[in-house]
Order: sequence, then C-alpha cells, then structure tokens
Amino acid sequence: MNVPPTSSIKEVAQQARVSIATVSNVLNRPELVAPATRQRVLDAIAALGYVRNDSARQLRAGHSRMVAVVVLDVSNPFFTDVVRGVESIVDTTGNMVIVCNTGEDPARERRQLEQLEEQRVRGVLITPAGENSHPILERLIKRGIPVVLVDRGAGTRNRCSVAVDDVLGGRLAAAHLVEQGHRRIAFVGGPLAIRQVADRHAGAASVATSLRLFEMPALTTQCGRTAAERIADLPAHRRPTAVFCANDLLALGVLQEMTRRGMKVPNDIAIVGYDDIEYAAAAAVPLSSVAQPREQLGRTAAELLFGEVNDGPTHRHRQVLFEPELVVRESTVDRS
Amino acid sequence: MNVPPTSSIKEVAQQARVSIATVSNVLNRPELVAPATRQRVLDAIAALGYVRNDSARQLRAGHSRMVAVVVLDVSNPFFTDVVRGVESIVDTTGNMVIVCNTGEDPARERRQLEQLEEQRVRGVLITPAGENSHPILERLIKRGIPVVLVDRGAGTRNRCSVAVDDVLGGRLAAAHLVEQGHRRIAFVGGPLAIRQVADRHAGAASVATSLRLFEMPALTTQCGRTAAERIADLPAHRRPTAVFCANDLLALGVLQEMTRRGMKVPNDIAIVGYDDIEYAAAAAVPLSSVAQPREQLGRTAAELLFGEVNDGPTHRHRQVLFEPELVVRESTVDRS
DNA sequence: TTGGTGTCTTGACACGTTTCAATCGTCACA
DNA sequence: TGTGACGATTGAAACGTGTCAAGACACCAA
Repeated sequence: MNVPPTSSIKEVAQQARVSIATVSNVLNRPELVAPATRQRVLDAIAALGYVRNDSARQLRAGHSRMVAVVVLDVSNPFFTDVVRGVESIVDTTGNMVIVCNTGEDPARERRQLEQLEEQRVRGVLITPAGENSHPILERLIKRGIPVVLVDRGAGTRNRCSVAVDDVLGGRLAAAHLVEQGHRRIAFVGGPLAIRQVADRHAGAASVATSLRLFEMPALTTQCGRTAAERIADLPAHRRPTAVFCANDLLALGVLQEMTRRGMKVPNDIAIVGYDDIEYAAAAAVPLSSVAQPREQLGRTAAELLFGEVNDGPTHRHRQVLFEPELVVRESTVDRS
Repeated sequence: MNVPPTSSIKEVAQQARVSIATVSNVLNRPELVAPATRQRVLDAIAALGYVRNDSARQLRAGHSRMVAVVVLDVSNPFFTDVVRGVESIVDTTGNMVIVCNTGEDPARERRQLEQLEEQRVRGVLITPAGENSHPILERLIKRGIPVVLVDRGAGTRNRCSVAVDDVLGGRLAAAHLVEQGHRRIAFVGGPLAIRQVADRHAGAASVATSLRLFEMPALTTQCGRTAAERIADLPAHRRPTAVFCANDLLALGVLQEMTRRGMKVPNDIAIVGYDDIEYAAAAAVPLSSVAQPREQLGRTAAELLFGEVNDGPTHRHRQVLFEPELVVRESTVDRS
C-alpha cells in the first residue's frame, strides 16, 4: 500500500522468496502452486500493493484486452443503448469496452481505426461512417482482428453483422395507420440516400397505396416543423390524415407545429415516429413509434465477436437481422 | 500490405538495411536521421504494412496513451456532451479516450478503476458514484496517475475539479420568474439528498420569498406528471403560477400533464426546466431552461488533466466553477 | 598526417510479463 | 536400494519498443 510509484512482479517475488515464475503462476494458474507458497505470494502482493501491468501482458499475449465500439455519434440515444448492450456482454469476459466517436467524419474514423490497430484491440464493432469496405477494416481483418458490422449489414457476406429490418419497420407503421382507417398518408423522411430512410419508406409504400413523400434535408425537429407547415397548408380534401416520420425527432417537430396551429393529435392528424427514443413517451402527446431492440443489438454484436475470437480460422460469418416492434401510444389512437 | 499476421520494427530494419534504432528514430525523431535513410525506412514500412505496437511502447514508457472518462450513465445527454468536450482536447494530444460506464454502481466503479490501474492509463476524469475519496482513487493518485473530479467539486482542495454553480442556476431561474411577475412559485425536485437538487433549491429560495417545495422520489417525467397533478388540484387562489423543475425531464412531465388538463403554458402556468437537453427546445411548448456549459466542462477537465501531466510534482490543484445560463423560451414568456 | 568537429548510425539494455523445458525433492513401489 | 513418477519450483528466453552512450564516417583546419 505504500511503495511510491509502482512495483513489479520481481519485487513481489523477492519479498515472498520465490521466483518470478511462481508469482506469475499464482496469478494465472494458482492450482499449480502449493497452498503455503501461494499464501506467501498473496501476502507479498498485498503488502506491496502490487498491481499487474497490462501493457506487459498485452505485449506477451500479442493483443490487448479491449473491445472497441466505433459509433457515429455518442450522444445519439440509439448508440448509447447499443453500447450498453455491448458492455453487458464484454464485462463478463474480463475485457473492457472502449467507445470511439467518429461524428460521421471518415477522416476521424480513419484515425481512430489506425490507433485501434496500434493498440492491437481484441475486436472491433463498428457502424462505418463511409463505405462498408473500408481499406483499414480490410487490414484489421487480415491481421486477425475480428470486425462486426452494426446496423449496416446489407449485402456483406464476408463478415459478421447485426441489423434491424427497416423495411419491416416501415410496413408495421403504415399498416397500423391503414388499420386505423387512414387513406391519405404522408412519409416525412431525411435524404433517401440514407439506407435506413429509404428502407423505411419502401416498407411503408408496400402497404399504403398512396403514400406521399416529403424528403427533408435532415432528421431534425426543425425539419419536422417545416414539413408540418407544408402538410398543414394543403387544402383539406387533399391533406394527409396521418404522418409517418423516419425518426422521432422529425415526429416531435411535426407534433409541435401541428399543435401550435391548433390541430388535434390524433383526431385531426395522426403521427408515428421511429426509434422510440426516451422522449417519445414524454411528448405533449405521447408518440407512437417503431422500437428497435437496441441493447439486444449490442449484445448480439458482442456475442458474434467473441464467437469469432473463439472459433479462430474455422469461423463462419453470420448476418443477424432483428425485427422492430410498433409501440402504440396516443398520437395515433384517441384514448380520452 | 501483405505480411499475414503482424510485422515488427525488426523486420522493417532488415528490409531497409538499417538497425532497429534507426527505424525507431525515423518514427519518433525523424530530424535525427539523414533524408535518404529516412526514405528507405519509410518505404520499407509501407511495403511491409508495418503498424506500431502500442503495447510495447506503453511498456517502455511506463504508462498508456489513454485517458479514461468514468461517468454515471452513458445514455445521459449531460455526460455524452461532457465526453465530447473531453474528446476534443484529448484528440489533439495523440491520446485516446476510453469511456467507462458505472451505472452509479459503486462495485462496478471499483472494478473499472482496478482495470484502469492495470492499464496504467494516463489519467482519469471521474464523476464518482459513491464518496469523493474512494480508496482506489487515492491509490491511483499515489501511483502518480492524475485524477480530475467532474461535477463533484465541493470541498476537495486536494485535487483538481470542475463543476457548475447550481446555486446560481437556481437563483437565475427563480429571478426570471419573479421578474415575470410571479409570486407563488413551486419547486419540483428529486431527493434533496442529491447535492445538485439541494443547491438548485437553495438558489431559488434565496430570491423567491415563498417557494413551495415538491420533493419527488426521482427525476423522471413520470414524477413530473405526478407533481403537476398535485399542483393543479390546489385551489386556484393558492395554486402556484409558475413551476421551477430541478431537471428537464420533470419539466416535460409537468408540461405534459398541465396541457392534458387544458391549462395554457405559459399564461395559466409558467415552467422552467434545468439542463437544457436537446428535447427541451423540441417540446410542444419550447421549454425555458437553465443551460450548463457541458462541453466546456469536459474540455476544461481535460485541460486540467494534461496540465497535471505536464507539471509533474510541482502541480498545484485547481477547482474550476462554471456559471450556468438561463435560456428563455415560450414556456415562460408568451410570444404569440 | 593529425586532431577535432559534427552528423548519422548502431549495439545493447531495460521495461514487466508469460511460458516451456528443466531441475529438484519426495514418495511409492518393485 | 534403486527406479520411476509425480508435484512444486525455477532459469531463461521471448514479446516490440525507446534510449543512450559509443562508434563510424566525412570533412576541415592546422
């Protein structure tokens, strides 16, 4: 408890009058060493306040005990929940999670991956900012570092991935609105270049015969308000009676603007969001939304990763697709 | 680009027909080596796809190149913004950020800190789950690992800390309401055992002569709704005309319940929140709220940390206190 | 030629582990 | 008493860097 900077296995050995090999054995394979000796070593460890040096272990082992999660945005609730799921698995393996935030910037992503490669991390879970097949990712794989794709699983058979079925999610939302009697339905989305947006739209279009598309530049509340203005300004006989938004922020924006204009939700206009973020339930009118199994996504990704670690070269890649669920609240069904 | 598992500085040296010391110099002090040689080494590095092994560097250096941020809850927007601030500084130093999530569980916190100690991290930024003076924290400091306290600065002169002045925040909110002509004001808070809640209350009480306290069991929207019910049920002549909530989730709950009962915000009742989370501006009635300089908090904490790293033993600890700002929106001032 | 100076390069060690083969006792059995 | 076997312990060699004192070399002035 009192040795100033740091003490090594060597000093423990000296104090316990054994060799360093024995100390190492006490730490890693205690059953190999006689109880009396073991106790002497443990006492020495306690007396010196010895703490293992992981750098040295890593050097010897050839890889570190860290698993990296590379996400687009740490402040996005979707990713924080995924991270929690990952943690719950990684914790049980004696490894640590290291979260890297790319901010959707490919250059930053590149730097981060290079650093992770230098760290010789145990594995990487990533939602790539740019292309799925990043050259550095290829290099990581070639080097034997397992990589699992999160939420970008489409069409990559040559690695493990987890994702949620966005087409199904769109279908669920639209089917619910149709069932509630709506015929004129609007889809408010971000750029269709984002795969998730395109898939959700496609799913909705497959069940809503006349789906009117409002493509906004971003997935923000501000854009939601703008979309709502354009919808509300339509003549009543052509105006949609329901809106399906590509995410909850858009939906909150629509809700806010509609309320400001005195339209009643859901009676004058029904709204469905996507993601089921925490604040969806807390909105002025609680929001119906399509929920994704976010923590489960993280857990499964981590399990695939350790599967790959254990399998070694015999590993066969798997693509896991989850199903989203519709959560119905008062923004689509009048309960008063 | 093609060597299967990994290649070391030794193979680079061989390929470039120089000693390993020269390769090391090219990497770390390129000005020491002749341009021609330098180029030969760089070519060899490219040809072999060589990547530095950070474990070995760490072992040599005695510490890793990671800075740990230990937070209570990764999915809390407050902490994610703090983390972003930390990142923005740490990135410029060639180090990496590793985010650890304690979930307010002291046992988890303990395990995490032990692992960080084994990693020989460069420094730790922490919002402790339990006591400020954790025995493991003491050990880290004794071992020479700098520790900076985040948002728990009160009364600890023996280390660096950053925090926001919650008393001032409470005062700002209440003063604003008084200025708007309100005389009967309610404070809706979580347990006063949480220092932040107590401070915000104290600040508000110092300017609002008759402040009625509603102490709820948690800082959630659900509790906000419950509080709103109790307030709305009071006879009109005794009912507060304004509510100051200890955080935004409570405020959103109050807003939701008041709206549901047909009370107009801000005319029938004004509401101020705290934290200025992203969804405060997106609420049905945009919420006035007390904003904390969250990213700045993270940036400053990181700067204090590196200050301590550079100063060495001559370092003098500093406690930085930030001032919050009131953001006025429509939940307290009628703009229609 | 000698000595000195300055620029590049290098050999060798240390950092703290893990692991493997080898050693040392001890004990049971023939 | 000798032989084997078995359990406990250890010496030594790696893992891949960074550093430092010392060496090599070229050049210039005396």
